Amino acid sequence: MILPSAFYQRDALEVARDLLGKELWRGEVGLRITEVEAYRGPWDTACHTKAGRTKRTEVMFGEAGCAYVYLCYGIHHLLNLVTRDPAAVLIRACEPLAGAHIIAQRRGGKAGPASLAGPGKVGAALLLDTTWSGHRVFEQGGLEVREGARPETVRVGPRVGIGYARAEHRDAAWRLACGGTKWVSAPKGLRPE
DNA sequence: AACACGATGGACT
DNA sequence: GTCCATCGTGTTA
Repeated sequence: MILPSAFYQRDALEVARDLLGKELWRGEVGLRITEVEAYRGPWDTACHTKAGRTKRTEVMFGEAGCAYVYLCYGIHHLLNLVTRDPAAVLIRACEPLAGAHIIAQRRGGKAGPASLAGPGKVGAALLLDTTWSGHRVFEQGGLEVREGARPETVRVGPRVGIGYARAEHRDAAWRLACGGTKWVSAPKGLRPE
């Protein structure tokens, strides 16, 4: 069951929480979302929409439920899902549901939690690049986000790699992860709610 | 036109 | 722990 576009028409923090446990599918590859970060809008000094509308961030000012994929450090393609405001949720880690052999191939033969814990690794496992930016994940075909079981517990902590943001945004616990799984990046920064 | 740097990850000491 | 690949983007001139 694909999540409807209305799912994304909310505050990015709410969407982020509800994305935990949901499923990402592209062809034979299925991933369960285990870790996310909310980038909540232009007022959030860590959110890419803070600089206004640009060619790169254009899709975030458009339709909620679209993918926002951008190149980070010239190497990694990071997957976000556009919400309202305009804002987005970064997918930081997943655990495999299907297509393990394809994932391992795309990840240089690696397996285990370290192979999918980190946003660049998720992008690699799904073979994403910037041409996927703007793709509607609420429609059938290509990359889809489907219903999935909510986690029993949730862990929270500050977002990773945004030391440049204002302190109130930098320190806010807007990184969320499923409890009870090893498929999470930088678990040291997380605590129970 | 030039420049600094980033929502990272992998190799290495 | 350190180093650094690699390039699009935003800023400054």
